[in-house]
Amino acid sequence: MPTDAQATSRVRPADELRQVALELFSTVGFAATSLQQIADHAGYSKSSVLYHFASKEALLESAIGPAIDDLEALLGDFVAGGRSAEARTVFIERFVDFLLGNRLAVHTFVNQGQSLLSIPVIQRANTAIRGIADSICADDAPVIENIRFGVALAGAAYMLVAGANFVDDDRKFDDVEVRPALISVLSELLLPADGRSTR
Amino acid sequence: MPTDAQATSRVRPADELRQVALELFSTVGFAATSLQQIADHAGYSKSSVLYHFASKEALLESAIGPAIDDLEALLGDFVAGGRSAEARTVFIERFVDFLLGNRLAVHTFVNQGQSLLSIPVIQRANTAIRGIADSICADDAPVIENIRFGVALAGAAYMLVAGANFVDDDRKFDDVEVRPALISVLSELLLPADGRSTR
DNA sequence: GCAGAATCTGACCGATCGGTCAAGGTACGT
DNA sequence: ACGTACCTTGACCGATCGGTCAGATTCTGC
Repeated sequence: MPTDAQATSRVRPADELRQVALELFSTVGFAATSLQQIADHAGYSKSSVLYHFASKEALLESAIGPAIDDLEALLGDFVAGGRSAEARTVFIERFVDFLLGNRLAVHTFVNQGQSLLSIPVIQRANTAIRGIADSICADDAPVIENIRFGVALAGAAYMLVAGANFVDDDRKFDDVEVRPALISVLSELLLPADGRSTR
Repeated sequence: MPTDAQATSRVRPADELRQVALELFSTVGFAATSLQQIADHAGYSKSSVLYHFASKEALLESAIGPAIDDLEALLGDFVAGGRSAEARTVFIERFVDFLLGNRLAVHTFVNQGQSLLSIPVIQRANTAIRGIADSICADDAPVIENIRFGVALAGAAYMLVAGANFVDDDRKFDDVEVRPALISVLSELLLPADGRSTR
């Protein structure tokens, strides 16, 4: 086989479909994305999509499930590690890396977590987010602490996918720049006042 | 007319439909909301909806257009008033009041501004948001300033509608509590470092 | 070369989509 | 009583939705 000898295993169709579906789900929305669109974008037929995934919901599950696994692991480590300022600092850094590495999935279930409550994988995501909120905020935290967390999470998630609206087109965001900036902003929002980073 | 004498003008059907549509558009999503759902929720037939509004897009336009008018007015005043810390403080307060008064509309076009680019009223909204971002951030502002603005706007908008996910169900947000908290958080994010409010 | 698994696809299904249209109500001025 | 302006509705349209299925094609181990 000389023609395709450059790779022992070509790109797996299921992975390709997952990626295309995730891009559409996160930008266009799950309900607004049709299996036909996914198939067209990926260069398959709608039937092929349904061969690799039992249903549209199963495709969503497959696309964002791994990200939620990571999120749950992150939550578990943080809960186990205590709530000190140092632990929060470590957590924020890992959290930003999680956001950067799973931006499409995060944007999908943060932005559409309300409208897709009937889908099990979305319920898992919402539960994990609630767990993180409860861990960051003390049980008796005032309203402003909850708002702080919500603004931080939703704001960060939004910026990573849709933020292009807010800045000039020619000043695209680069992860190398975004990572420390996000860490700084989230630290301001989530760290105790005396633990703020320089600005 | 003794039976309905308590009001000279009953609730206008168009207003009722606007409100129902806005609630569905903001939570379920524009594309995922059918005219049939809107009609059912409001107690009308689908034909009646299309009698009052020429199309689904026209209904969206009618539902969120006024909020965008307010936003544009807010932007105009801020641009005219300069960029001093005092002017920003006033702007943030008005902006939070705008968010609280138009939470459903804001959530709709902030969350779905990407997927509804073909709809004129959404383009207006995106343009207004961009204008505010450009006004808040200096032309040569570093990336972090843009991120700060994006996190603030998207985070605040999200908290007002979907934030219920992040807090215990029994600790519902009350505008009286939320308003100063939001003003405080946004001030931290958008004001120069020396202008921060106490925490 | 061949059997069999894996993959891909078009035809098709019932349901629902946004939207059109003509017919019928209902209230009010005359 | 009549016209008329406003409102509501069911029937209907073509298109598309998610999903099923049987058959064609390709790949793989023997």
